[in-house]
Amino acid sequence: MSYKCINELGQAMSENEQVLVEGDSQQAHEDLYTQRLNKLNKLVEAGIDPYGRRVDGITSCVEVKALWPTLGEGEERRVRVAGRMTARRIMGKSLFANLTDQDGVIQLYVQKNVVGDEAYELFKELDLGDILTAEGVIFTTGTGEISIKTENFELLSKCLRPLPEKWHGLTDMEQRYRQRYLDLIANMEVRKTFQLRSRIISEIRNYLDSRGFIEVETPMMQPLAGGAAARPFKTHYNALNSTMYFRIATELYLKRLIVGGFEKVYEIGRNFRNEGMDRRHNPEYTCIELYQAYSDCRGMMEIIEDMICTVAEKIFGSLVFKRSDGQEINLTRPWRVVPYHDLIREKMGDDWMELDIATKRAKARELGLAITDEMNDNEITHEIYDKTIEQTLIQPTFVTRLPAYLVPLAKKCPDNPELVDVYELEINGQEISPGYSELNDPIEQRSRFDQQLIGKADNEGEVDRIDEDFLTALEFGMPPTGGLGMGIDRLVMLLTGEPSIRDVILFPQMKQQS
RNA sequence: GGGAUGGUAGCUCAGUCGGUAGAAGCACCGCACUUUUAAUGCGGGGGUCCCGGGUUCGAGUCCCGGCCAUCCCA
Repeated sequence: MSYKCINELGQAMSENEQVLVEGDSQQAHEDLYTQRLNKLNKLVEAGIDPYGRRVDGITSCVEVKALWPTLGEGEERRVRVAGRMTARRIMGKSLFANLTDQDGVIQLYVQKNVVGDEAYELFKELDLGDILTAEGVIFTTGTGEISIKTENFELLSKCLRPLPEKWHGLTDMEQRYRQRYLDLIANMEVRKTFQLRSRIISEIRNYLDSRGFIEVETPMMQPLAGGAAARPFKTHYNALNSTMYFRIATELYLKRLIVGGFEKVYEIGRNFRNEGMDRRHNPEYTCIELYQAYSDCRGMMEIIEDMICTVAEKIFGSLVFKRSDGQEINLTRPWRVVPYHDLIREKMGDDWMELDIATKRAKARELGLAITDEMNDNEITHEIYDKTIEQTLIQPTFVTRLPAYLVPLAKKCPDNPELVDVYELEINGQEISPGYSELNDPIEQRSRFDQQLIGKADNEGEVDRIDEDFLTALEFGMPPTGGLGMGIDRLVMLLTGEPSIRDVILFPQMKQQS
């Protein structure tokens, strides 16, 4: 006896409930996964492959919607669409379903008398998340929604697990990062962010390729990790029975190529730094470095300013960007250029450089900075820059003429050997790009490396070695060269308004769950 | 490394003073419904309350330890 029969007979509620419990008792032991697995098995038994094959002639949801206004009165346009079913509204003998593809959503209208009884029952058996293809004529519903009057459809892939909630999406940050595919299914704007990231990188390539740069690839695993001050990841290469390091920069190899005769090279790729992770740092991050022979720091400033503005205008049609907190960043040229020590004087007073170390230490501590007694003049000054000034440089600013000790790979300023001829581009309170007049004097390079290594050992007691082959390369002669680097992730953060680096990296590093 | 906050159904979240876990929304199952769109109406099922200890007659809740995450700081 079915529930319906009892209902019609107007039986007592208690009996009614009892039958209901019996009728649903099987469901009680099936979780959502098992329910779907059973549906899949039923399909297989009915001779339907729940994992279909290639589909040709697909029109995208966005294209379908663009097509509608171009159709004449009464003109019928038949299309095939494919995507994931993300919503469904069953209304007896007809139903509506939302089909989501990469860039959009289209509504399917499925009527029992059009597709036939059997197919209609099959459609009702499908689950949210199933991937299907459907064919039919474009029309608009009474409420004006452009839809497809479905004539036939085919299941292409069964979805065995329930989708995240349709209204709130997936909000749990941990799950969004660990199962990014779910984030991408549930949150359309996340797809947009990563599509933008791809376009930004693509436009950078266009910009450089059209200006005579060639893209090159240099080793990710290196016997010495040079070109920056950072702790590398270490691994072992069995065939060579030797320790290798993941690169922390591409600089030393790209300069070898300038020595070798290439005049404009660039590389876009991952660097790896075995250091902390936070809102701005992921251990593997994407960087561009480029080098141009016969250029210098100022040449690099022109390139980076023009490149960022060109890319921004091409993709976003604007040079004004909003942060998530509403703060505006205006990339309109020309960008501010200011020497490092001018910024220090602005903050600490004109006489800062003349103060003795005890006074400097005291004044820095007044700012709440953690200044140890071991720190020297330079280190105290840089701590002030790092912790109090850099974050205030929201609008694009080239900070120039940095202290030489900070940058061992750059040429000194002709008028002051304490300073190097470099820029650091700050936007949105963080360093987006450094650029140098590259040091091409092998003798000075060796002594700068030596100075940098004094007293330095990592926490495993290993002292960095000098990259002798790089120095040998310089001894063959490198033309005067300008070079720059840029953190792609940070640029994407800036242009998309994402506040965390983990929202512009598809699979940010996560600790393994135990 | 330090501090704050969090981890409850597939998802989004409630959970009071320690007393059987919530008439929650979405999703799911059943019935009705051929222009809906967070469809609707009626009915139903679903829980390792992150893990391990402790206090207690009794712990999602209190205490200790751990894991993972988010934010802030170093």
